[in-house]
Amino acid sequence: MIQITLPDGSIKEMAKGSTPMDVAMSISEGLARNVISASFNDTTVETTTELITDGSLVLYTWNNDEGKKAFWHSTSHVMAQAIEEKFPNAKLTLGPAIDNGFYYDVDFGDEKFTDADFKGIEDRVLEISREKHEFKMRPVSKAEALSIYKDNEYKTEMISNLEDGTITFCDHSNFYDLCRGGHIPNTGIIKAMKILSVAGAYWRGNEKNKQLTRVYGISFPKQKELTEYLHLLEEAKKRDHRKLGKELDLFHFSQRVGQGLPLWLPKGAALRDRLEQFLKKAQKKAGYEQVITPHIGQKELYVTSGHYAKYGADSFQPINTPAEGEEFLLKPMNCPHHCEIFNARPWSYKDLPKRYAEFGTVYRYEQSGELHGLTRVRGFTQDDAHIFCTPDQLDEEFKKVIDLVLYVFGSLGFENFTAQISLRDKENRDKYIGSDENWEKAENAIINAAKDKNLNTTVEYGEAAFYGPKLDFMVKDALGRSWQLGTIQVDYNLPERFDLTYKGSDNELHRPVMIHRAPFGSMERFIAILIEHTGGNFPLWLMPEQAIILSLSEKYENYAKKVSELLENHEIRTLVDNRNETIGKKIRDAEGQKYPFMLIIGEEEEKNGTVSVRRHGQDGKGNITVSIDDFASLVNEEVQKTLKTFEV
RNA sequence: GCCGGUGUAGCUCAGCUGGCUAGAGCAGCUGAUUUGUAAUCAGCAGGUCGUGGGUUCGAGUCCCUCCACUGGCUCCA
Repeated sequence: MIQITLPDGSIKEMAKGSTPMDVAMSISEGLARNVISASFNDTTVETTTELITDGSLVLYTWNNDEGKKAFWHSTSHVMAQAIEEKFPNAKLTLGPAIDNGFYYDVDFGDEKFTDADFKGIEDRVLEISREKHEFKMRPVSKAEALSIYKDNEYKTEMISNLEDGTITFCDHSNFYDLCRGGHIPNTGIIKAMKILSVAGAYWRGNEKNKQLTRVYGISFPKQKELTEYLHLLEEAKKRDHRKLGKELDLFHFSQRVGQGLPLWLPKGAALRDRLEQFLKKAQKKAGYEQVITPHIGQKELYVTSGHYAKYGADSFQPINTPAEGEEFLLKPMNCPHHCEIFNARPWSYKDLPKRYAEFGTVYRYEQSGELHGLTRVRGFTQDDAHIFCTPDQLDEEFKKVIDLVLYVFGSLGFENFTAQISLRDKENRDKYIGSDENWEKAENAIINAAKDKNLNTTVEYGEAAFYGPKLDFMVKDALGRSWQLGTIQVDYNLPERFDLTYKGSDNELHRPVMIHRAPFGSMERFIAILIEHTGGNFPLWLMPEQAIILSLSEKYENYAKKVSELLENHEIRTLVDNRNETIGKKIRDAEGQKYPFMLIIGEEEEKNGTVSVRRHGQDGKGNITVSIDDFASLVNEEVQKTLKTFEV
């Protein structure tokens, strides 16, 4: 007998010579149903005939990531088979599992694959699945692999990059595919499958290569799980900031104004203004000074900074000026302007660090296909600041900025974020400016600070800015797409390009280091993600309107106004609904607008000087009737509880 | 920019394979009602069917151009 560790951590005794399937079948039914793949002696067992001779069997279940990946990757093989049957001339390329499902990139040649083809492929995938074909790995020599795929330039390219002797195919049914493995035992457990979308995707992710058709799909061991997943997607769409932005009257896009140029409506502007005041207050405490710079700058400014050479004339938006010989551009970033502010007078090391902050509106000509609600726009406002400090001060300053970002995120309820350390591309170093020595210093400053602050970090190569590495605070939207919000960047380059200096204690001129930082990132994107996270139920302190006063009939109009005035005196933001409507209707409308408190007033309240308090999202059962002063303290206490002040 | 999809009233949508003056609910306006915790009733008004072209006796519906939005790819200072 041998002992085997099961996915739930328990130990199972099995006879020598059992197969992974034997184990799966012999354990509790609930667990067995979840077993979708097995790994034995560190390699995935592709068949059920592999014999167990010691206890190192690992069963993958639907509940672990590797299990899901195997499941989805296997489904992509079956889908490829179905596609190949229907489109014999299509060339298969790659079909990996992703976080939620899988895709397969296919070159359909002259043929088109569209929504209309989904159903047929889905049905065929399930048909094949029901036939319970085993997934079997088979080693193939390089020469043989090349000859099998002689008409498929994509597979040929992949095979050419592989060592002879390491190449394997995966077979199931009469289908085979170049594959390194990671499969479920057989197709039979794929019980539900749906093609989600098709998209164009460049071969090897390079714009210059041919564009393939990427078919996205998802699959599950049970039909019910697919239904639930699709339901979850529907629910997520309800939190889409574009939908809520419309419903809550926060912002608007007008074709006449232009693509990617948001218009902030009164309520959205009020929300945004509160966020700005919130950050300004913290920044004042942290020693920042507000500056203001113009929206345009001479072309020369961006030539000096290096941005012009890097991004090219097309990504700048020119300004037509009447005078000859002048060339102005809309500013796509604030750093050059801030450098010139630093340059306005000479500095001593005793003056540093200087921290210049500005809510600076910038314009970037993003590709039309890139625009996306408020998260990717052509005109947006950065909560920008640039810190000019001595090299000695860098580490300390960087950590202080992290504290500020954490304060901002904490105050707004962003807990699930990752701090992405964005470094240079390992291979392609031409994309960057500056010396290796300075890059290394900058990268170390970021890595150490992130470590020191115990951040949940990931490292991404190739994600650095062209002038320096970054620490990016990534947050997911309702559909799980990752967006960069806060960012902190170390820069040795711009100080050199703008010839920034300060006088050191040695009476010599020295070069300051620059930190670019924006805790929100941009007001537009931050608010977009905030809307999706809160579903429009913003923290009480941030709400454009905190309470709506609902009068029972027009008879109580004067009392409603009085309540509103008294609450405004307590700095509580209110509005009055005095329409000739029933109270039920008013409550329903107020719920839709997500006001945190509804204050219902009628004859009784007017007589006693009270309000009947109904909270958003709750039925009327727990309502309390309190004096106006008591309600004011209730609100202010909650505001204080949720909004901590920034401590330096 | 590229590959798919979508575009009908302020909003959400219906309008089948081309065939009467393009419909509904909500919102709006007018009147009645003066309301006690998630939609009071009645009436009225509102649309060059994204744009420009084409096919046809006839186009919201079919074809093409452009525009915008959207799912991805690429890009993201």
